[in-house]
Amino acid sequence: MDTGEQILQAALGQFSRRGYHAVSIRDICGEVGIRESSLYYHFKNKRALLDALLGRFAEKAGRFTSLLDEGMAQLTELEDEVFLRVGTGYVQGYLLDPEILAFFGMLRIEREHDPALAALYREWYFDRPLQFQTRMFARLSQTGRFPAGQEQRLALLYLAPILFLYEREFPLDSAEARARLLEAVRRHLEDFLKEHHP
Amino acid sequence: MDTGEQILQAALGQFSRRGYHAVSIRDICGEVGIRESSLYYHFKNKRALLDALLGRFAEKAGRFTSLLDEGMAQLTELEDEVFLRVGTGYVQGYLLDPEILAFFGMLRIEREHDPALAALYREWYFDRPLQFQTRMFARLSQTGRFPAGQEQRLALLYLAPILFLYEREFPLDSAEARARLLEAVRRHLEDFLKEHHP
Amino acid sequence: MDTGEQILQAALGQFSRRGYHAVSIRDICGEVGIRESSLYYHFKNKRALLDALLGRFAEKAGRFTSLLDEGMAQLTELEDEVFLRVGTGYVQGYLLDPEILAFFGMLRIEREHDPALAALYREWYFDRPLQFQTRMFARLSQTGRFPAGQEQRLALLYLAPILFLYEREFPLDSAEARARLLEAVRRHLEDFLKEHHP
Amino acid sequence: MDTGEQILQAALGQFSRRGYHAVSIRDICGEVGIRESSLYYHFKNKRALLDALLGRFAEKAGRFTSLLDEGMAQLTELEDEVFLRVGTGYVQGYLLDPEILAFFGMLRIEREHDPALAALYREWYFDRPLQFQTRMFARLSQTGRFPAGQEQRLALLYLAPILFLYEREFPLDSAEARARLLEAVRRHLEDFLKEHHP
DNA sequence: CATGAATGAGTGTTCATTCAT
DNA sequence: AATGAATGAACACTCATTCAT
Repeated sequence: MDTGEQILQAALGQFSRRGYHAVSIRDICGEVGIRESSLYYHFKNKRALLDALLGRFAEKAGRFTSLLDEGMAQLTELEDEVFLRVGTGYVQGYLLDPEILAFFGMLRIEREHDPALAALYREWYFDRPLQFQTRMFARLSQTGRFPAGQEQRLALLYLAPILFLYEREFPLDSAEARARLLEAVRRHLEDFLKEHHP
Repeated sequence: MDTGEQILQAALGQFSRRGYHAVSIRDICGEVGIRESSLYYHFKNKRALLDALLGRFAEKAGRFTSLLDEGMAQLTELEDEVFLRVGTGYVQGYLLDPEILAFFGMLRIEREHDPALAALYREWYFDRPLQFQTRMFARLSQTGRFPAGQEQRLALLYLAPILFLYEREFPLDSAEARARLLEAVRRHLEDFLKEHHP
Repeated sequence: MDTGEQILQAALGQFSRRGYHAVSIRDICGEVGIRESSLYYHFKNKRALLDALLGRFAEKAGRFTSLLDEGMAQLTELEDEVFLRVGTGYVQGYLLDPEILAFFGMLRIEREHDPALAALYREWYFDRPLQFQTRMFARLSQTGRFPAGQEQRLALLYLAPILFLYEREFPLDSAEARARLLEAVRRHLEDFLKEHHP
Repeated sequence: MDTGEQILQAALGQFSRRGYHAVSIRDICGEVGIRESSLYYHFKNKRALLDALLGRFAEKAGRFTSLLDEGMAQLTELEDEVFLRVGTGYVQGYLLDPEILAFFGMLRIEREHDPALAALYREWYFDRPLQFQTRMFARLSQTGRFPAGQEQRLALLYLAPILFLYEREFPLDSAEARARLLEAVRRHLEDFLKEHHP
């Protein structure tokens, strides 16, 4: 891994744990094992580090959601088993993905300082997932598994508890917290299915 | 208003917007209109400012919740009208209260740096409201308005969307954002009632 | 004891232990139990505290030495017993007197900053004792106990080891150190007598 | 001379004149001609300056004393001429060496604040020289030049007056003071020899 | 590619002092 | 006599950044 990449990894790790402002160039360089002045060969300034990371985030999150979209397109019938797998997959493969977790951790802090980051956070944390779930339930209403005309409402009732349970366990740095979260999410999904049996 | 109080107000405002670490003593004193050295006449150090604010928060939040408890004790029958008023009251009188809003803003940022603050945030933002709503639905199941044995689930489905809508509108500094939030919350509450008509 | 006196006592204690510069007005007032601003009713500024203490010191040291002079005037014959008692009395009653110890402790530090204090230190720590001992040995040479014409030399050989042993035990805050010092001084005095038996 | 060395020299000079605590980073940087922040490139913090100086002191003092030991080992007979040269050499080459003078000046002030420095001062100012002189007189008693069995006493009578005269002339910044000191020391040494002619 | 060396701006904090009350 | 409130200057130290090598 070349130095630039090492720097980015270190920066992401530290930004996500302690926030952009609380992390110093010294901290990052200390982890990488280079001098502070050397960092400026790879990045124009501290802000450029953040920007590079934000670019990666958008790309990674985009990849994940288009993957979801493709998956949804192939669905024709939904068994409950699949429904559960999709829901926990969202948590395990996205919300708990170390890099995504780090990105949101960073954004959650930094959105206070920067409207652009606030917009980014809202888009990828609230709006896009909500839109996806809405489309999802629209699709599922065609199979008869969920009632039609209530897609937005269903998406909210589906998603909000997941994020509630997710945020409540912050910071998710212990395996116990993660297990607790997954268990609570699974229960929520099962209850959700029970409430909406056709 | 005496200087100590002015300092606390300024500190709360800035901490909530940018976080404890990102705010300097200079920033606070600049807003109050005193020199930095003068602040140290009123508070031992920067941390003492935070502690004083945390004390206030716990007190204020405690007052609000015990008020809610008293209110609940007096309920005998629940008309939908009252249910709506209680829900929007929680948002308007608590979540949107400028001081509470500021406190949670501050905690939301600082919990990343301080486990004690993380615990405080979880307690007052997630756990206590959830417990209260659980008790509420237990009480309402006695009146027959809501099914028995599902209090926890009901509380989650009731509360999570409210916080989802609330956080999505951050920072709530414009009247439009607040109106948008209240409208969305009201819609959620009405839907909630419809779904659970006895 | 009135407040002014309390302040002086506290100041002397702290100056002697930690030096004038290292002691803050806060420290002194904290010990006395008054506010910093109150101190300025009693003393013009911090330096005035030092000056007041220096005045006392000169007075006290002067009293002690004129006492010694009177004592010497009454001596007609010197038994070794008396010689020993005078020597240990100089250490116990003067060098180890808590106030004198404090004064010299303070002067030893502060003389670096202030030529006047350097002069004061030299006068009372080196020159006056040396002069006194010189007069003493001049007197004793009349009794035949010590040889004539060597008063200065005798005074130096008598005094220097005492101060050597004294300073070597700094800081003299434990009873053990004081006992160790007195024992070493007594041995020096006995040897001194033996070397100069007539 | 590189910047780090310049900083150390300036620090030693100022510490010795005014004591570690009374000297600010600003003072040192002002003398060197760099900004305060630059100092931190060379030294971790203010204490690190002191530690570096203490290390040098121990090394230099150690070098000097082992030199003395070697010199003593080669002595077979002692002529008075040599005795005088050794004594004045101790004053001129050690006590008056600018760096040693500065080190002791610093230690003399700071030992009040720091037990570790107090121990260092006692060791190199009192104990080691006393031990060396004791060994010296033990060696000389074999040549018959000094009586046996009184080495400790002789060392004290030899050394204490030197230190007495030395300290009395503080601060030794004028050539006159140094000359006065050397003259007084020479007189002491000559008297010492006279008193102990075999 | 990397570093040694430097810097200006800023950090929280302590200090002796003033002055109206 | 004493204090509440304030202040300018100083303190040790950190920061992101620059630039010649």
